[in-house]
Amino acid sequence: MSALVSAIDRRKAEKRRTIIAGAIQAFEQEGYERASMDLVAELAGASKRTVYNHFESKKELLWAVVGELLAGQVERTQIPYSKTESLESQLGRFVDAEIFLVTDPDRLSVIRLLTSIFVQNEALREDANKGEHCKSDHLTAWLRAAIQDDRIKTDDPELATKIFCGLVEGMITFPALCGTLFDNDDLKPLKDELIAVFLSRYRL
Amino acid sequence: MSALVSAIDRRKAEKRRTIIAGAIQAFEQEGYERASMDLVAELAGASKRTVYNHFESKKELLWAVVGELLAGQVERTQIPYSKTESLESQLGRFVDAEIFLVTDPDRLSVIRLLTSIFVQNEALREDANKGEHCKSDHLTAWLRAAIQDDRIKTDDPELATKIFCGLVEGMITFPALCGTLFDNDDLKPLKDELIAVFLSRYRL
DNA sequence: TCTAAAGTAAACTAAACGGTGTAGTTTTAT
DNA sequence: ATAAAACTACACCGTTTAGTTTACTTTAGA
Repeated sequence: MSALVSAIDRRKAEKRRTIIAGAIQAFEQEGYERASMDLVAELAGASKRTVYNHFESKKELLWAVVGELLAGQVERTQIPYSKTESLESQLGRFVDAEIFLVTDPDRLSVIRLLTSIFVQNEALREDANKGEHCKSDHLTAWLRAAIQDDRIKTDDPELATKIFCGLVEGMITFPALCGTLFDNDDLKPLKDELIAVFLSRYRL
Repeated sequence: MSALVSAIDRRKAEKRRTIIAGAIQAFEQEGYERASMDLVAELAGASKRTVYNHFESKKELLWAVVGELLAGQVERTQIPYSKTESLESQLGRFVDAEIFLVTDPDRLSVIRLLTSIFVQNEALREDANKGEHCKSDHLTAWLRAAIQDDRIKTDDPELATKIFCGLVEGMITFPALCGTLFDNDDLKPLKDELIAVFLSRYRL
């Protein structure tokens, strides 16, 4: 039998996932530096050797954890421009993508992890800043489409993108990192107001 | 001779300060977890034994460092409302207070250190959230004065405060923490635009 | 000058950690 | 059945680390 995806591959991929899940749990419990690979293995329900067969080093495992979160987020911010739907509701989806991140305890702790690592470790920060900026790129693309459609006015869509992302991160992400968990009801008025602020300047 | 503060006490207090200074430097360079007590001692110009004579453990040294940094940071931004000066220029001073923090390398690394510890340590976060919210309180007071003076309109000054602080933190503080050092020229257009955005909604 | 407190230098301990090697077991494909 | 791939259990290595011990020097006060 030669399936496109063999059972052995599925088994391997599954182990990989459980290792990443264990790593997330370990990192969020102890922080990246303090979490030992023995703990990761234990929480993953795998032997330490298997962890190292999947990931060459602790650092590489960290990147896998980070990638897992970022990959999902890039998909979630791929919001197409619609000529008929209101601007409020379309922009609301960008905000919802961020709200999705900070209203789930697991995802929030991954963000905490990322933040504390990036803020503290210059080398990692430089590595990461070479990567993609997809998230804000999607919003810039959406803005350009809305400008083309004569519903948004600005001669600097990238600056407007920074404004919007700044509003979202400053009002939602950062407070979530520095405080306790929010739920959707806490965030709804903030969401509506920040969109209103943005549109009061950029709506045509 | 029996002075209130003997030379021996002054000597001891001075050593304590140099140890804390060395610890700040070490923690900034390496992060709390990776910084070794040997490095702290070296940067402090003290023997390791002396470090341990002043502080029982690495953790206790960290609390001393955090206390020192917070105490130094207590000087606050209290911007009085002016009836004659333009709203742009008054709000600009709130932004400048933040810009000052992130354009000075020493201050920025202090913020980095505090943020990374704060974001990762739940107990500390809870302690700190019981504290003062002075910074945003000053802005709210300013807004109320401007509302009274019929130059700003909003029925929720605290929400407007969150918007403004969110803009500042999301566009200036957070990017500074996650990227490299900014200078005033980088930040000028961001500053102007974020004030314009704010006023386009709240100016009467 | 004498004494006690404070600091120095360096060797040391005990434990933890990242990562490897190995020998044996389970799972999958032919 | 059999062989290859993946996994496990566990001992092991070299290094690093927080914290200690000891023996010695400097400093300040009477």
